[in-house]
Amino acid sequence: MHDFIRNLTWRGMIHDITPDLEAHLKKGMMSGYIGFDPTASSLHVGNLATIMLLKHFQLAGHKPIAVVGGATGMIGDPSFKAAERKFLSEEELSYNQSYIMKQLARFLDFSSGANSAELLNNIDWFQSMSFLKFLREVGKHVSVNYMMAKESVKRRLEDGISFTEFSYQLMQGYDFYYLYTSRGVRLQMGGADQWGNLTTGIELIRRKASEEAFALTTPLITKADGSKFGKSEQGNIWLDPTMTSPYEFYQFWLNCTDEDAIRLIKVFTLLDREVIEALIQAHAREPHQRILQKEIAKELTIRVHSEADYMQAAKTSELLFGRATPADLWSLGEKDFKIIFKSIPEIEISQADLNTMEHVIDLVASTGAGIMFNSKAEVRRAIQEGSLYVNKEKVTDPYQKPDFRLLQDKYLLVQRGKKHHYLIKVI
RNA sequence: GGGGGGAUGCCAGAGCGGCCAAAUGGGGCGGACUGUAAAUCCGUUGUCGUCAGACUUCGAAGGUUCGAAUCCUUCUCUCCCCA
Repeated sequence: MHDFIRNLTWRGMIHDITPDLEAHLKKGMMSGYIGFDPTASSLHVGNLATIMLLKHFQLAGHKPIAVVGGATGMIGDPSFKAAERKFLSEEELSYNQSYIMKQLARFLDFSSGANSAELLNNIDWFQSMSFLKFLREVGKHVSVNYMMAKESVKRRLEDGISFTEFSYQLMQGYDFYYLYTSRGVRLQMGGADQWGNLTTGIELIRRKASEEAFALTTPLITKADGSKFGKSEQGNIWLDPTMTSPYEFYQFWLNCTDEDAIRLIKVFTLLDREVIEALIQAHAREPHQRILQKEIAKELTIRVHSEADYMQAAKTSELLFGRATPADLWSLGEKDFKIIFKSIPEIEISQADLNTMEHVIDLVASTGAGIMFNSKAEVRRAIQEGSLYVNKEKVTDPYQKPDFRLLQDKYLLVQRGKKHHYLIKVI
């Protein structure tokens, strides 16, 4: 059983914390929760950082509760948002909820006895609450002045905020209060942007129950160059394998800069301090081995996806980026081939269509549209730049006939530069 | 209510009758160097075209002109100042 606060401090995962939390944690098992609004049908790597808070919390012997915001998701959190957001439809929300709950369930231990994790949905306690009851039970206890003083809504008070979004902090505050009264939860955690919402809950508990509650936030993860973390060219890195393939996911971590990797390994892996420090040293000795990146990529791919997905992603990376030659590509057995290329994008084309293609450029422009190329001109450029490969052989003439030999009698491996690949399947 | 700006490519921002598919910076992409890092450097960045060139872009619609992102009219949206 580790010391929760000390552990997080070392990992650089504490942004802000209410003063007496540490002392309270020492008294014995606490329950703590984090809320996740179902704004998308999958969590992304940014959410993973807060999930890690729950994970460490549980490993330290405390009881973690993940709350899906079925109700709060209907309102929309205005914290640090520049503008009012559009509502998600109820169908979307319930669709999203079910997926997010499934994902959250992967990360925590639900059968560890007293500190088993719990998964709740705040729609369960908000659904039956009437507007009048809410005003009398919740609204009465928090002054508008207090709510407006929050840094998180300051900008919106100037630019405009609807009553609905402004009420968000009361809902989140009530969640905390509800969890306190129904199961003794005294700690709420979250990202740094949530501080304002967390303290509203603490305030509500203090006023209504005259009890002390606590908050802890984790810093927003950014990249060393200041750009947003968790995005690739394609967009967000999601935890859902159908939205971000395990291979892309693996590659995302593998491509972290050294500077980022040193911070990320502490936040995203569960390795002990001694192990991590040793890895950092080893990495400093031979940075080209990218020990840290590999370790992060491995541990996370396994945790978020599976051991098999990790093996596959590593193998695929090896083949696509290693010193693999065209010959290696040809020598792959069908089974290996399928495993290795499982998670790179695949486009189908009929044999008949392929036969009508006069030039490679047409083939690549039509199949790669929206995947790697936006126009024929872009393909032409790629060929001029010498960055287009088919089956690992460089394409030099845009107008050569696309009569390539097919891999496994049905595939063509198209490559743009070093990092971008897709497969054309002839059917 | 009165007065004055502005709307340009992914973003920022020049251009203010022809030399403008539109400077410059950022971003993106590719390459070199490496380690599938970082930094740096080089190339590229509307579409179509086997590269000659053609076509569509500068808030929207009209107009002036041999010729408009650039001038005029109307409209839409924005920002600032005074009240």
